[in-house]
Amino acid sequence: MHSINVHNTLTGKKEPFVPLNGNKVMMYACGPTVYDMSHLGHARMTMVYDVVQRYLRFSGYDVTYVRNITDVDDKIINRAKALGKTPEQVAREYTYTFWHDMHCLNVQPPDYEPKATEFIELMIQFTKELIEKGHAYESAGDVYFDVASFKEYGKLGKKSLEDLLVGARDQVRSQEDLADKKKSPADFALWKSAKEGELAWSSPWGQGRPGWHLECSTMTKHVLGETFDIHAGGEDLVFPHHENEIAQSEALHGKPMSKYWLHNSFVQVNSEKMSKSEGNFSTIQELLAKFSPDTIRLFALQTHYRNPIEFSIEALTASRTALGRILRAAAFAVNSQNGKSFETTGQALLEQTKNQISKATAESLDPVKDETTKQFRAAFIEAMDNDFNTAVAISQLFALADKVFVEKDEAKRQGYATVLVQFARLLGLTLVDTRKQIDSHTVEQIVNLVVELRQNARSNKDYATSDLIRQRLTDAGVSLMDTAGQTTWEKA
RNA sequence: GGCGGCAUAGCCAAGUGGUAAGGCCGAGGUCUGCAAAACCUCUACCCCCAGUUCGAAUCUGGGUGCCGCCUCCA
Repeated sequence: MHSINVHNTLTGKKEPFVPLNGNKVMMYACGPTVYDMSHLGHARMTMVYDVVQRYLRFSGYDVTYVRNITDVDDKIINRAKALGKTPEQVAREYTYTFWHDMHCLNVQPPDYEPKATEFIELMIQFTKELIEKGHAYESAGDVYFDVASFKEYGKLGKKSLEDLLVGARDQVRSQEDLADKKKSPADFALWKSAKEGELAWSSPWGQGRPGWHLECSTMTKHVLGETFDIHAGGEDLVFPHHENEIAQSEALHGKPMSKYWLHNSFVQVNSEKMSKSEGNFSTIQELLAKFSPDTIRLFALQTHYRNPIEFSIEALTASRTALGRILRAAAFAVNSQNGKSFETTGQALLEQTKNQISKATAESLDPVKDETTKQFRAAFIEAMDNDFNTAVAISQLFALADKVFVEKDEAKRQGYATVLVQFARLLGLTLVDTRKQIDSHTVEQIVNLVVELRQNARSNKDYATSDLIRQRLTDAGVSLMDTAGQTTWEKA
């Protein structure tokens, strides 16, 4: 029924996508740690996997999409200290801003969005079982995973334990307090004891909190099962985060954690990774102040997800200009001049696809059904089937936009535009036309212009025009006040 | 140091054996009272050097440059 190929980090190859259980797809993406504003890098990650889950649904799969929120972590605790707030307040605050940002970017909410703090008991249980199985050990209130007990450790990150130990030397030196608590420098914490007054939960090993990697292992187990289809995240999570998840889950369950591992590349600034620690990030809210959600999405999706994006205002501006072409073409889907039948059917089609269409219905919902739309669909689907190549898919959108502009037959033109909108929405573009939305600063300049023209009229003793302007502005709610030498205005 | 990845036009960016998608910018033209939009035309010997092949941006080896991970990170 399909031929989607995905690049699997585990094998390093592109493979045919075949779910474990019929057409059900269990998919998990590592979400944010909520300790600060989300930036473009986070936006890329969420938009990429948003498109992946949309496309899988389009392709007929019954997708369960889970994206977690890490709401307990050292960074949150540190942030809370710096702000004089509780960690819970910080986590909640940035969870809300994350949701807000994602909503603005038209990222669909996941089917489940577990938070680490909701799974503490199960994480403790998970840890207990690992200890019982001999894969973990307690050490002075901490619990560590015994890396040596999992012979496949390093299979995702393509690292050998020997290499890691060599590379870990510096780290050992900087963590001398841990050196004698851990059997091996490569061992990682499942449970960390809490200092006095810190955020903590009680456990068989005393007051403490879970290690970062544990939450994903626990939450996927309980929401998706011991083995699921897709585990996704940023490429910086390959090692150690996902490696450690594999170690925990597979050591405990004795079966693969996830069949496919997808990792997206970064947003770079001047060829360097955009990150909090580099201080070179643009928050989503900063970008949304200057660029529309569709512009940001188009910008992100014009690059294949496994390649780095070179961020610059120039590049974003180029995407904004490019989006204008798509919007103008899409406008033909709803701005019918005289096609009455289209007004009803066309609008209805667009309503139906407000969220998205499916591959099965795409053809039947095609109002044109000619060679052009047929080829467009084939090319678009081929691109997306090839490891979600949104860059090529978008190039097809532009090609179809060209057809819209060139087509003379009004019904066909509207049909092409309708198909364009349908597929653009599959990529999460809203195609909401914001070109007529005017901000208050612009409005102010326009009113000032009108006032200026009225002044000219008065100077020419053209009081008819002058009075017309006053009346029309009054109708619009704007009062003009002529005083000696100048005219001011205010909105009632 | 170990592991992995990338080098394509002024810029962004697809393309994994058959002679370079797309977008932005730029030039000329059509249209237009002016402008915008739209349309037409033009703009790349794919980092370097060897090799494999009838044929390579695409495969192999070497070189150069850049980046990521190995510590929190989407």
